[in-house]
Amino acid sequence: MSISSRFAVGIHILTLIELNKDGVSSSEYLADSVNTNPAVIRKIMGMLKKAGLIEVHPGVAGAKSARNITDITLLDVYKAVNVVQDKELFSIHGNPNPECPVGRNIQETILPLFSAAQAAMEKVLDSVTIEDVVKGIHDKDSCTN
Amino acid sequence: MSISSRFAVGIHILTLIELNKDGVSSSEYLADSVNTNPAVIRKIMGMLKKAGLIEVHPGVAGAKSARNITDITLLDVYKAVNVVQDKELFSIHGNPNPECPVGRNIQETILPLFSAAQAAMEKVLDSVTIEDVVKGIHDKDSCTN
DNA sequence: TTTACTTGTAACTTATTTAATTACTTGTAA
DNA sequence: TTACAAGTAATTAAATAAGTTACAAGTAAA
Repeated sequence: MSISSRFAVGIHILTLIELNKDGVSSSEYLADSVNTNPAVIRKIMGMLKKAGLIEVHPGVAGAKSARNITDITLLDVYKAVNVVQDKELFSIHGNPNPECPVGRNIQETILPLFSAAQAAMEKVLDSVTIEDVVKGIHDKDSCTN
Repeated sequence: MSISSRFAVGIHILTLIELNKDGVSSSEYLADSVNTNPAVIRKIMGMLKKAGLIEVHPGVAGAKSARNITDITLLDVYKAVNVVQDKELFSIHGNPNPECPVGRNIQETILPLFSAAQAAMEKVLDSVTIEDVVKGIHDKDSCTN
């Protein structure tokens, strides 16, 4: 199991929009960097737009960031692209046997534990901004390899 | 996306083995509580056995815990049932364009961030034992509903 | 008001994964 | 040797992911 790469692609898109802020970031341009189909990019752009992270307009080429990138965290992107539902990172088997003490109580016993684990993960995502990623790209790309 | 319920079922199995420690926990018995097929249980039992969490023997009915349940954490179960690979909770799109600074560096920039988020989640799982779950079941089942 | 270009979207395909099911073998103990 | 359980492989069905194609709808400039 793995969380959809929509999340990583969403981060890629926002990062590239920032680095290309003086140019036009069309779905084709972004798709060329991500190396996928423009329609895939447009679908994800739609999600980012709906979440208020970018501005895009039908008919007019290019996306712009809708917020300062210091205010966009990875958690914002993660939620925008809808890769994991609330409290559903872990799935719990349905219909356990209610005649057994374990079957009867396992779901509500486990759920808060799973939710806590998911929350810890999301908290880390919330501590990183797109600006951090932009800086990371910059650092790596300017090093003396 | 959701992490396979094999994990929740693994926890269910270990918990029930404990509560039924004086009885015989055969795959059929466990399957009846989980409400699934005995073959599914046997497959997961095989993983738990391989990880040294339970003792099962071909031909002889019933599984027993191989360790004290205070020493089995949810992380042990999670790793045993192989639901998430190391550093692969989040998938990253392959083959980004190396001619673009973002495409060229996005993977190694994002990977440590994703790994840190995954690690935080796993740390929470490591802080909960099967004994905690057993107690949780007990508390819920003995309350005055 | 055309023309050229882009976003928005729907339909379809392919591949992968999950979980359940069936059926069989191997092994154990009474 | 009989009965029963674990181990395991093959198959199915459902869900999801990602890519692809095609086209409608919107915008701006010629």
